[in-house]
Formats: sequence, structure tokens, C-alpha cells
Amino acid sequence: MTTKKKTPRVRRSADDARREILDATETKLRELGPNGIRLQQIAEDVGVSHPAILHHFGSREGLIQAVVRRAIERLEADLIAVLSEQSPSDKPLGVELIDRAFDVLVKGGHARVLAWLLLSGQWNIPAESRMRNIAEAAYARRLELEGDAPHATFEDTAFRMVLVALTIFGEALAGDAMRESAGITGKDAAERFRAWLAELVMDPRDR
Amino acid sequence: MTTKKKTPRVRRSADDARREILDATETKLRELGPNGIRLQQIAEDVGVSHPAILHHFGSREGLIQAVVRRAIERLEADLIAVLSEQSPSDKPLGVELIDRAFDVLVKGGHARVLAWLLLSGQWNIPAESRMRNIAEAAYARRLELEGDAPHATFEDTAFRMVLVALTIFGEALAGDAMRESAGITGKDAAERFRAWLAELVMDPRDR
DNA sequence: GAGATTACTTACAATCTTGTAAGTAGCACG
DNA sequence: CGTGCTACTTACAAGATTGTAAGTAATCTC
Repeated sequence: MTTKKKTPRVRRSADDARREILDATETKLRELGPNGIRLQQIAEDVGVSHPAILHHFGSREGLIQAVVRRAIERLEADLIAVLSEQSPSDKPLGVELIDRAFDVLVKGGHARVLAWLLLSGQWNIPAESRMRNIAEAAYARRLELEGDAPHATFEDTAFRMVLVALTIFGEALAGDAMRESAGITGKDAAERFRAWLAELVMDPRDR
Repeated sequence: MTTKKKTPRVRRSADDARREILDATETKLRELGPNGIRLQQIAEDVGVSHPAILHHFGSREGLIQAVVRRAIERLEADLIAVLSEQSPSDKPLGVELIDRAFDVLVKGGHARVLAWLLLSGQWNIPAESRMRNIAEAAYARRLELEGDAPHATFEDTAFRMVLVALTIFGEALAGDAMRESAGITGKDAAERFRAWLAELVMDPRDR
């Protein structure tokens, strides 16, 4: 028989441990949703025993709340970051912003997490969110650009933003499948669609 | 003590039993998703013991497959029904069809179920779905309407359909919250948005 | 280096959940 | 009426999952 040699116990700092556990949990959250989170599975992924998780988060519910809170905070931070970056591109500002929102939410995986949370009722979009402010800023800019005969309404501007936001969710859920089903093929189909949408939404010909 | 009187055993036809169980399961599916389905809970809702469910569906997995299959069949049937109805309204055909698709998918609860299934990977939009055919029919009609200088592309038409489809998902997930967050209030906000979207998508000024 | 702190482990309890086995009772058909 | 079929029940097994208790060992402080 081989000599039994225990691998020495790993001891992280509390912050590191929490971070590693939250990282593993967030992956599961994205893949399986809140109901798919299993302490034992996450413990195995991280390489600890499952009571270690309870030690850091108190309970499964505590872990879920922590991972949801962190996911929302990261989403907000990521969104603010990309939306307030200076634009190095030559695209119109609105198109550029829509591009970035898509990147963060769809490719970054945030939209999928949000979809899980919305469906399972673990989270509600806070009413005091920044969307209204963004819409007002966009409307002001639009009136300014139109100049002489401003017939754009605030509601139209807000609707355009809502449309993009809702489409982002749909894209994260079923974008590829929908395009394929509609007969739109090609490797950059997603990019073409996104660009098309941005142009449609930003088109100054519509009121 | 009261005299113990067993309520007589209820015996349904196999079809009725299956239907009742599937109804209760579909409700849970809409509320909690596939992972939230619990045999004991459904048994209680229906008023039977949980092995009765196993008797009819073999296993939990069998039940889930059955309820998913039925949900998809109903969705397709409902969609075909409302899309092929004769229009009694005076709206343009396209607007009317978008209206009906919203009603069936959002108000009928189908979109929510689909969102759960897509997220949990329990279902894939079949590639042979009818969307391509619808898109081709819509494109043919569009070329016909445009007449003289047809510069509409098929892809543009298909993109418009994809946009509506994706928006329907987003609407089911977060429509109300998004509008509120964007500062759009009022009881009929959802209807206004839908009408606005239909007009935007059907607007002949765009190519 | 000694002691305190605490991240972490092992062992176990309690509950929940799916599934099986065997028997019961409602109903159809002769 | 009685016999067969099967929808359905009760009782139980087996495993998964969360949580607790108690102890161990890594690291920090003095």
C-alpha cells in the first residue's frame, strides 16, 4: 500500500476564500440559476469542504444573497464604466453606446444572470435605476440635434431605450437560435444584427 | 374524538389524471422553472399521493418531458391559430400580427415558460421552425408593396422579425420594470409600447 | 516560541426528494 | 355477482442536501 500522505490544509485569507467561493457560485448561477446552486458542488469546485462555505456565509441563503448582490454591483460598475468611456471610435455616439451595452450584458454574461434572477423573482429592477436619467439626457441631446422643428417626444426616446434593453435580454436568451430559425446565417450574424438594430433605433428620420 | 371517516378514494380516468397533473406541473414550471418542480408539491396540488404521479409518468424526468412537450405543442397551436385568424380589425396586417403574437406569448404566459426552458437548456428552438417561412412570405409581400424601386433586403425583413421575437422575450421578463425604470408610467404603458414597436418595425420609410 | 484567532475538516443529524413494493379500491364487463 | 384491470395509497428505502458540533491546524501577534 502507498503511504497515506495528507495534502496539507490550504488556508486562505477570509477575503480570498469568500472571493473564490463567490466566483464558483456565480459560474453556477449563470449556468443553472439560483435553484441550481448546491453547496457541495461549489465546495468541490473550490476545493474545500462544504461546511467551509457555511463558515463564511452562514447559510445557503446567505451565499445566494451575497452572490446576487455582488453580481448586481459588478453589472452596474461595468455598465457605468463602458458607458462613460471616451469614444475612440468614429461611430455615432448612440451606436457606440448600444454596442458597448451589448458587449457588457450579452458577452459578459450579465444578461443571463439577470434573466435567471428576474424569472425566479430573486431580484427586482430598482425603480430608482439610472435609466430615467439616461433617457432624459438622450432626449435633451436629441432635441438639440433636431434644432428647428422638434417633434420628438420624450416617450419616443424612452421607448427606444427600452427596446434596446429588452432586446438585449432576448439576445442573451435566444439570439443565435432566433436568427438561425429566421434563416440568417453566417459567423458575424450577431454583429450584423446588433449594428442593424443600432442604426434602426438611432435613425433620425423617425420621430 | 371524532369518528375517523376516510374520504373515499378518487379515481379519475388515466387521461384526466394525466391532464390534471400536467396542468399543475405547468403552473409550477411557469412560476419556478424546471428545477423547481417537486413531485410531492404537485401531488398535493392535485390531491393525490406522489407515487400516483410516478405511476402515470414513470419518473420525474418523464413528467418534465411530458409537460415541456405539451407546452411547446400548445404554444405552436396557439401561435398558428392567432396568426392565421382573419383580421376583423382595421389595423395594417403586420401591426395586427405583432399585436397577436404579443398577446399569445406574453399574456398567455408562453414566453415565460420558453425563457425558463432556454435558460436551463431543456429545450432548443428547432432549426426547422416556421420563422424562416414567415420571413420569406413577409419579404415577398414587402417587395410587392414597394413596387418600383425595391431596395429592401431579405435580411432587413428577417431582422425585423427577429427583433420583435427577441423583444417579446424581454417584455415577458422585464417589460414593466424597464418601462417604469425609464420613467414611462401609466396603466396602458405596455400597450403603448407595443403599438409603438409595431409601427417602428412596420414603418415603410425604412429600407 | 507561546498563545490566541480563525479558516477549515470530519462526523453526524435532520430533512427533503425521488423511487419501489405491495396492497387496496373503484369501475367496466361478463 | 364476480372477476379483471388499473388508478391509487401506504410504507419504506436510498440518496442528496443543508446545517451543527467539535476538533485541528495554519497564521498572526506578542
